[in-house]
Amino acid sequence: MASGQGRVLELAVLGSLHETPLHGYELRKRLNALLGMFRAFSYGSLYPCLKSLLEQGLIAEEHPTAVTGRSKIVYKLTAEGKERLQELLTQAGPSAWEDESFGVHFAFFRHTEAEVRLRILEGRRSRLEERLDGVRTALARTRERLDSYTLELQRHGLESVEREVRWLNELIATERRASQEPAKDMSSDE
Amino acid sequence: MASGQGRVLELAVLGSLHETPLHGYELRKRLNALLGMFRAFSYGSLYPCLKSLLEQGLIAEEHPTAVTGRSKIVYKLTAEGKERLQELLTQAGPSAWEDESFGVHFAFFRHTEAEVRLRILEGRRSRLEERLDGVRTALARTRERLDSYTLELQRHGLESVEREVRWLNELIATERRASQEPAKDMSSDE
DNA sequence: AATTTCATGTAATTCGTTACATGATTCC
DNA sequence: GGAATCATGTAACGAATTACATGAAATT
Repeated sequence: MASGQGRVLELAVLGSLHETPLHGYELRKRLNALLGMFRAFSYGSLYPCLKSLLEQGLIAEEHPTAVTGRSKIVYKLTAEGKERLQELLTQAGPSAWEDESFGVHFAFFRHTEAEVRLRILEGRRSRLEERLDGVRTALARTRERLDSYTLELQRHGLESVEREVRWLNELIATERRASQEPAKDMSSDE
Repeated sequence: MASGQGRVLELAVLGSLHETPLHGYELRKRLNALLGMFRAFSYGSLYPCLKSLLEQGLIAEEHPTAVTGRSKIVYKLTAEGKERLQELLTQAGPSAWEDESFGVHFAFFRHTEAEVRLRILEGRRSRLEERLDGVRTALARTRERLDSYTLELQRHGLESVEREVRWLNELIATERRASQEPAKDMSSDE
C-alpha cells in the first residue's frame, strides 16, 4: 500500500531536485518548461507526490531559517533520495521507452550512465519500429479504400514516427562515437 | 453514476461501428490500425465500453442467426447510437483538440460537418501554438545554461510541434478552399 | 493431440486530472 | 486597498491499463 505516485513524476521530481532545491510551485514551472512539449503536470499530482516522497524520506524540507515566516516549503534531496534517483536512472526497460516516460528519462541523461543511455535509445527505437510495422501491415491487410482524411492521418502519423526514428539513429550514432574515444586529443594520423 | 467509459473510446467505437458492424476483437484491431500511431486501446477498456454502450442502447447485438453457436458477438449501431455519434462529431471544443482525442476526431472527419472540421483544426492549432509560446518564454526565462541533452530534447520537441502546426495550416487552407467553391466545373474565365 | 490465435470478460490498480478551498505576497 | 499571481493542499473522479480467468476455433 501507498508506494506513492507514478514512477515518471517521481523521477521528474527527484531529477529536478538533484540540480537544486526547489519549492512545489517553482518545481512545476521547471518541469513544464523542461517537458512542456511532451506532457504537463498539475499541482494536484505534484503536491501529493512531494508529500509521498517526504514520507519516504527521499526528500526533506530545507531548514526554514528559524524566524522567517515561510510561505514557501523548499525541498532538497536526501542521501536516500539520491540513491533512489540513481536506481531510477539505471532502469533501461520498457518503463523508459514509452511515450509518457521517454522524454523524462532523456531529460536527465546528463546523470545517466553511457551504457544505459544507449540501451534506452535503442529500446525506444525498436518500440517505434514495432509500431511502424504494426500499422504498416495492418494497413496492407485492410483492402478497403480509405477516405482522404484517414489517409492523411496515416501519412502524417507515419512520417512523424519515422522522423523520430531518424532522430534516434543520429543520437545513437553520436553516443557510440563518443564511447569509442575515451581519450582523443593528440592527432596520431596525418 | 455509470455514465460509461471515456468519450474518446466511445467516439472511436461508435465511429467504427458506423461503417460496418463488428465484434470486439476485430474492432480493436481496426482501431489500432487506424490510430496505432497515436494510441492503442486494450481489451480491458474495449469490452467494458461495449457493455456500457449496449446498456445505453447505443449499440445492439446483431441477431445471432438463430442456430449458429455464436462465439462472436457482432455489434451494430442503433438509431440512438447514430444520434449520439452525430452529437460527438459536432463537438468542436477542447475535447477535440487534445493530444489524446484529436486523432480520433480527425479519423472520422469524413462524417463531420465542414464548419466543425475547420473549428477543430483551428482549435488544435492554437492549442499547439500556446504550447510553443509557453515553452519558448519559459526557455528564455531560464538563464541557466542547459546541457546538450536537454537542449536536444527541446529542439526536437519544438521542431515536432512546429511541423504539426505547418501540417494544420495546410489542412486549414485546403478546407477553406474547398468550402469556398460550392460548384466549380464550368470555366467562366479565360 | 498440442499449440496458437481468436474471442470475451472482470477486478484491482495506476496515474493522473479537475474542481475546490485557502491564504500569503506583490504590483498598481 | 484591490487585483493578480504566488503558493499549498485535498477529495472526488476519470480513463484507461494490467493481470487474470476462461474457453472456442483453427493450424500443425
